[in-house]
Amino acid sequence: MPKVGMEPIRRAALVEATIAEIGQSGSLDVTVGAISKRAGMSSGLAHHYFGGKDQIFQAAMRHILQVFGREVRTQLAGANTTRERLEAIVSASFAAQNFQPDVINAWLNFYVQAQTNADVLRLLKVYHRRLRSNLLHELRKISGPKAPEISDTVAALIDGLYIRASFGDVPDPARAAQTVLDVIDLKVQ
Amino acid sequence: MPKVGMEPIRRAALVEATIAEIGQSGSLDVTVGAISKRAGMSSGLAHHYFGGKDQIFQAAMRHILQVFGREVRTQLAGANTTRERLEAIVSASFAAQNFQPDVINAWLNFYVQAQTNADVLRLLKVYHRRLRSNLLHELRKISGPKAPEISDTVAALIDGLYIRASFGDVPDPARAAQTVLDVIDLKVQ
Amino acid sequence: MPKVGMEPIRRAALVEATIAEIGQSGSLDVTVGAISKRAGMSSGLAHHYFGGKDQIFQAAMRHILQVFGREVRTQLAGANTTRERLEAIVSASFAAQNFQPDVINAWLNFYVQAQTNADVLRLLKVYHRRLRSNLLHELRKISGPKAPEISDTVAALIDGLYIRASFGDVPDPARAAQTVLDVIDLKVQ
Amino acid sequence: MPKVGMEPIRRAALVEATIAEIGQSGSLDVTVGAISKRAGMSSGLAHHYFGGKDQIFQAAMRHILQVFGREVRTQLAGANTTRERLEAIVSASFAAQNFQPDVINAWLNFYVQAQTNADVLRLLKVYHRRLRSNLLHELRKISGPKAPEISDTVAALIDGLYIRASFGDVPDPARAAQTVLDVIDLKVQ
DNA sequence: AATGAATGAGGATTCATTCAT
DNA sequence: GATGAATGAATCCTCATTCAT
Repeated sequence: MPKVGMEPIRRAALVEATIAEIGQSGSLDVTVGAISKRAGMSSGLAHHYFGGKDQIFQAAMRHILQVFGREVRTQLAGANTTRERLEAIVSASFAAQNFQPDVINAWLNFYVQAQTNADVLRLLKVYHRRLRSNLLHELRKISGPKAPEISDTVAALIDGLYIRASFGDVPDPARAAQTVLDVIDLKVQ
Repeated sequence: MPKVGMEPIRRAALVEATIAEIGQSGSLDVTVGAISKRAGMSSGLAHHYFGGKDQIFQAAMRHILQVFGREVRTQLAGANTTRERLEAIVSASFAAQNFQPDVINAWLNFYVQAQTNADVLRLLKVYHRRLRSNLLHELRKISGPKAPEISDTVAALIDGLYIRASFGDVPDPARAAQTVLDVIDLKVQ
Repeated sequence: MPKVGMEPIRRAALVEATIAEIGQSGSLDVTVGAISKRAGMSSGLAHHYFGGKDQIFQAAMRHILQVFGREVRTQLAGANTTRERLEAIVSASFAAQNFQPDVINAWLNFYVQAQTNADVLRLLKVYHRRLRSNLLHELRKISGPKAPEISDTVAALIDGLYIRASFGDVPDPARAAQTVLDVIDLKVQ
Repeated sequence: MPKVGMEPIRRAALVEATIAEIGQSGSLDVTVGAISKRAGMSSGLAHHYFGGKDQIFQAAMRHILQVFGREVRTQLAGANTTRERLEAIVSASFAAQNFQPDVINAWLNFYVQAQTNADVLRLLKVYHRRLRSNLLHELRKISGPKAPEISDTVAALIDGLYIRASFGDVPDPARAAQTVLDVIDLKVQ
């Protein structure tokens, strides 16, 4: 029963299904058929809405980044001091929504795809820049010239903990956030 | 031109070609045909020697870990103090041999494959354990009970810098090593 | 030209093509490509509908058994006496539909495949049981305790004549049926 | 260590290995590599001695027929009366050497191959003719003009029992032979 | 005589994508 | 809007056969 106004619903279902499928299979070797099936529609419709597999993947990546960005903004909204803001930025990375096996796995796979796909790379760079900019903004206030170097270290550490999480080596989000904050504390001394 | 005793030569050529091919293409979507061609032989021969694609990949992974392990041992051999040994362990991770775009890229892809393939996961776990054990052994001498926590932080940071390197964000091996050592220095204070 | 409701048509076409191809080539070394081509579709579609080569083969086998079963039922329907029913069972085996070079050849090949494939073996056992049960039911009425032994002999003879037919040694279906009936007549005396 | 005079030994080993491999695998999908390995030599040597796969198969077929022919001659040598000679011919078909799963299976597969391969067909026709001739020679003495028809029935029955044996439905050679002789007895009455 | 290195054709299978309905 | 029928390219893998040594 075709309906009007289904587009946003279908797209959202496909994006969600893509992340779930990648996360569950642990690889990018995910078929459009499997994604469509999980999203409750035919593969033809998936193409109709997205044009192709790559675009479905990119939409999924974009979605993950949006969720992440929203999480950061939400957490930042309730933060008043610099310290609280740093905590907000860091803990957003390990927030429940982002720190689920599916999402971590999808994330890792997007890192790989960024090596090949310019669009995915661009999205990733946006995330990198935004994280760096957020961190820099706060760190400048308390550690001045050392801020850039600290930001890079922190950003790398977050990625590293994320990767480790994909193997279940970092089961606790709070623990991961604390690990990062500990390094920040030492660095800004 | 069939010859005797070609097996080790062919295997080495295939392993090298696999790493190069994965590194260059930036993905695991590499065909046995492409690998074989680069290694200067037919695809049939590649199967003859390895049995299948997965085993070729695993051999490549194993090779990378062997090179890495050798590098660590070499660097440790010339290190006398605890500090020197820590430097050796860290800088081995970023040694020229390991810190090339091809190798970094292959490495990242193996992380992904470990999500799916039990054998690759096992190999990766071996690497993780060895790195952790090496770090712990030295850190225990200078920071006692904090050693495990520091090891985990350092290991994650190394992985994170590695990932970043796959995007060219960490162009200088020495700089990467220094970033890690700085954190160690602060932690062991 | 994609259409709706093509599945049964395609499946039937593939089954028919499979039997024809096996029969004509005289071996199970028949490619999915050849079958599909003969059935007027791509090899991909054949897989789409059947899942794989084995299942195509089994469907063909099942079809042959169905045709045979239908033939038996049809002939039995018009038979009133025990003698007529025995004639019906026997002549069904050599009915025009079953006694064509293609079908005979396919049949012989399925016997071979049953050695390897459990599903095919199961289908064959069903045929064996049914034939035996049909024969026993009639023979019990006229030869009592000797019925099982006669059934086994008759079943083997039918198979033997079938095999011989695959070499053109038994050109006449009526002649083959008569050969079997002669043995029955002697046995039940 | 190459030696002289190895040819007959090698050929025999290959023939034996071929029958065993076909019998065990239950199909003609047997590789030259597997046969050679079982025969304790390289695949190259198998080609050296036989020229190709088809010829290896034919040699195996020929061997089976030779063993069968020898068996018939042996049994006939000790038979004095017509009845004894008929028993000899029939029981030779089910003699231990011929009535083993391996051999039965190989035999069935050769029937299939005869559909395709003219040489194999020729060999099979030779066997058919010889069996028929042997039976006719004896039956003429006791049933005159009915002899040809009886021969055909008996030959088909032997083949049928053989086929059934490939499924383990005729476990006892003596029982199989008796089944055939019973039919002969009834026919010559 | 013997090996096994090497090739390359061939085949099953998968899958993104297109398109008639 | 929605389906799923249909294609065909791509890929892994097998294997008979050849040939240098």
